[in-house]
Amino acid sequence: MTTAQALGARLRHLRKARQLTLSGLASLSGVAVSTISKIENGTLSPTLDKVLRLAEGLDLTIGQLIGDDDSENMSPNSRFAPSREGEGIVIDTKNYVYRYLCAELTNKRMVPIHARIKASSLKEFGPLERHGGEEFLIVMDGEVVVHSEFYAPVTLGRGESIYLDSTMGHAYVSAGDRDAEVFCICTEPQRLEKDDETEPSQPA
Amino acid sequence: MTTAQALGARLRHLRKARQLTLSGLASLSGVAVSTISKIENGTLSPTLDKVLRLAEGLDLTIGQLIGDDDSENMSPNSRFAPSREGEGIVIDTKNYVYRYLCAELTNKRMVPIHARIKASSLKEFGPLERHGGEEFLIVMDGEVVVHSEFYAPVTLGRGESIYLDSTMGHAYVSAGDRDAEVFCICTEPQRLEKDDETEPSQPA
DNA sequence: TAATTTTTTATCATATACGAAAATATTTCC
DNA sequence: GGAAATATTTTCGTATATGATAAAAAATTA
Repeated sequence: MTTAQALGARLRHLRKARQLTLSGLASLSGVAVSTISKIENGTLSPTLDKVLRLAEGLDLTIGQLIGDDDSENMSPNSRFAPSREGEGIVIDTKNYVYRYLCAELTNKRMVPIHARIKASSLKEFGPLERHGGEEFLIVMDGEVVVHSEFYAPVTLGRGESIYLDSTMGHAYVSAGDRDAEVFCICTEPQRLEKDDETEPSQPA
Repeated sequence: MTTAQALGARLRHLRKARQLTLSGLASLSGVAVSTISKIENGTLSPTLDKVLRLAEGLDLTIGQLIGDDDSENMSPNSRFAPSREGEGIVIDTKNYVYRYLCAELTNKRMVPIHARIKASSLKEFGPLERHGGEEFLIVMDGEVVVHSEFYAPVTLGRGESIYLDSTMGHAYVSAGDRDAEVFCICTEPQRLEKDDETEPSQPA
């Protein structure tokens, strides 16, 4: 089922649930009857403008209308996972050596990661990272400078920690002469992007 | 300012914040460079299809992209809370000395706690604890024996960690002759259970 | 400065979204 | 059943969204 068809089915259901006719929704939203009909039948890919009007007519957010709200988190099937020194799935990137801990547990509400911070300056690090959710970082060894989009840099030593909103741009860099070691616990899995997109140097 | 112009400004800001060029976002989203340019300049009212692709390329929900999704405002942007050695709300119990970190941030999805483990045997600890959610424990200093309802005891040293379902009975005790120091990150247990809409969110 | 590369905007042909009205389908009422 | 009313789909002309490419602007070098 295409996106347009899914949206159409959803829109029709929402309209019917309110016992609205096409013309009823048309007058509520300002979108023509024929257009709504085509959207519901998936024969037309509406402009954002029309979708917003329909959402307003139905008294919904666009996220509710197109079903883009984050789905339910299901309870985990797992219960117990110790993680030893050196265990875990290792991913080596330019700035960090990640070790995803307890990877054998699926559906966790938190994603614990051990990381060694290779970058030692923001310049070397490159653009700030950002992703969904929140994260909590604990410095195990060395010194870490936390750069972020809206705050002055903060330096953390061993045993110190920071909680931050991951949607804000952020970067961790090592402050001392050696790489810092940290634990980072995220509320949402990081995108792995193993496909490509690291270097957009080639034209399409 | 029209809707299209507002979206354009927003899109440009989000793209720039990620240090992306038009062609960079084009390759991430699959939308043509010229189209993105026109959207950003408000000279075009994009189809939903393109907006969804752009949101995906920026790793955002459509609500976040167009700024019309109050469900996404639950965790306000750009929150940030470093926690220094010795800071936090201290609670002294029989088995642990808790220090609740980053207490100034409310409505966190995770609750980070520093703890000193006073108990040194299960007998001394008493009955296993259990509560909602999940937790992740990192040993900062000393040795910790993890007792649990369904598993044999596990001993963890500095830098080692464990993830477990908090609803299973569990107890942490110090193994060495001195108290162990740990960080424990718990998921927020009291998440409200997906109410129907029609309930206004309470302002801070 | 000019030359080069990168990034953004303008042009234009094509595809398609849009709405008014006609055609069809469905329900309501007698 | 048939007629009327209502609801939905189709038709079709117009407006415009889209992307390839050209042009312009901006950034980067030499």
